[in-house]
Amino acid sequence: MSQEESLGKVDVSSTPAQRFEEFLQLRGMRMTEQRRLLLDHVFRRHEHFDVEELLDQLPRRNQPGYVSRPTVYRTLSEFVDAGLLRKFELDGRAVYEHDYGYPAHDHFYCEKSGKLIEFQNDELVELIRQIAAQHDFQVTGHRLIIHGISREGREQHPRRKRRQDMV
Amino acid sequence: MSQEESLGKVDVSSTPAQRFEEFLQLRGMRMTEQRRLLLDHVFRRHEHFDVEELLDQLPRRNQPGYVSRPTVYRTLSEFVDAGLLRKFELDGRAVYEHDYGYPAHDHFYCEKSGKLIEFQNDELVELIRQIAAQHDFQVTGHRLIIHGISREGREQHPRRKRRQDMV
DNA sequence: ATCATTGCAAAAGATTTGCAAGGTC
DNA sequence: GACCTTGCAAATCTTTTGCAATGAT
Repeated sequence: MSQEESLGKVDVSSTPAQRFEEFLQLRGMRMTEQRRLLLDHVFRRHEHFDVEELLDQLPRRNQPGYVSRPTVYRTLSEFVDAGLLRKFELDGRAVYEHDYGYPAHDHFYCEKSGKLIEFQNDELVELIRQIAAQHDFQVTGHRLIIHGISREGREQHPRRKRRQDMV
Repeated sequence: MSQEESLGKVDVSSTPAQRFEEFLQLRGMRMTEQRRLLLDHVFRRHEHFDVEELLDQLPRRNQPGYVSRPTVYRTLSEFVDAGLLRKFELDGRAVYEHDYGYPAHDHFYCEKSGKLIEFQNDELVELIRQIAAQHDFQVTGHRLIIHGISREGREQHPRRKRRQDMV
């Protein structure tokens, strides 16, 4: 894990919207209603989501506030490039989570409930740094998902559709 | 990481073929030429592969030893269920690696060369166990990929096509 | 006015499925 | 012979792209 990743992401001086404005400015891109709408929606609550979930929560075609699927994909991609969101994969689809202004963390993935549960552990971060150093590997980031069953999951929950398990 | 995962996977008494036979037997499934062929091919060398790479290495249609794409997918899935292979995701596609008879490990992913590099670290395994215990989480496995640039990668390599980076 | 952005339709990439023909026990 | 498997074609799912119309600066 790099310095960039472990530090300087929590104490930010600007909002996601402000940071995205700068990002657009710098690249000669424009602030549009769709980008504003997605920005608002995505940073309204702190939770993981995939594109399907996001689209389900947004207005349908021909409704005010509608954003097309391609634009959602394009905009999420921009948010990732702008450092606002992180993207990773779970069960064959992309999952997004807040990055900007949010502390680095890892996840448990409950195979019963299908939920992602965050945790932070400094020892882990340090150990990963050490292991990489031992192997002369320059780290830009890492992704750890611990699979299993959460306490909550032990109380039986259905889980969302998925392809074959990957661990 | 469970006991099952960290122990008892290395010192095995039977070959992948034997284990797969048992698996088939138990489920009333049959040993076919295609399954035998894939078994041989996949366990011939220890390396990571995706379906495309595997298909590239196998005989083409109308050649002896040809296995169709659907059968390759179906059979790899069986190998995973039989505990012979592990499956995970990288850049939007499934990657397979040996599981049966092979020690648990984690990976560096070099973003320059596109290569997966294995490493083993007992401290890491133990720490993950501890963290899970602290959170009352029953672990069945984990997946850690450390992204960055390997020493080798620093000497400039092209890398395979991919979707947007996920870390 | 210029040039970025959007939505639509279609394409692309990965994986899965229905089904008739063929193979295994 | 019973029924599991295969290959083909087609479907599915997720994501991306070409392009004409629209919108932002």
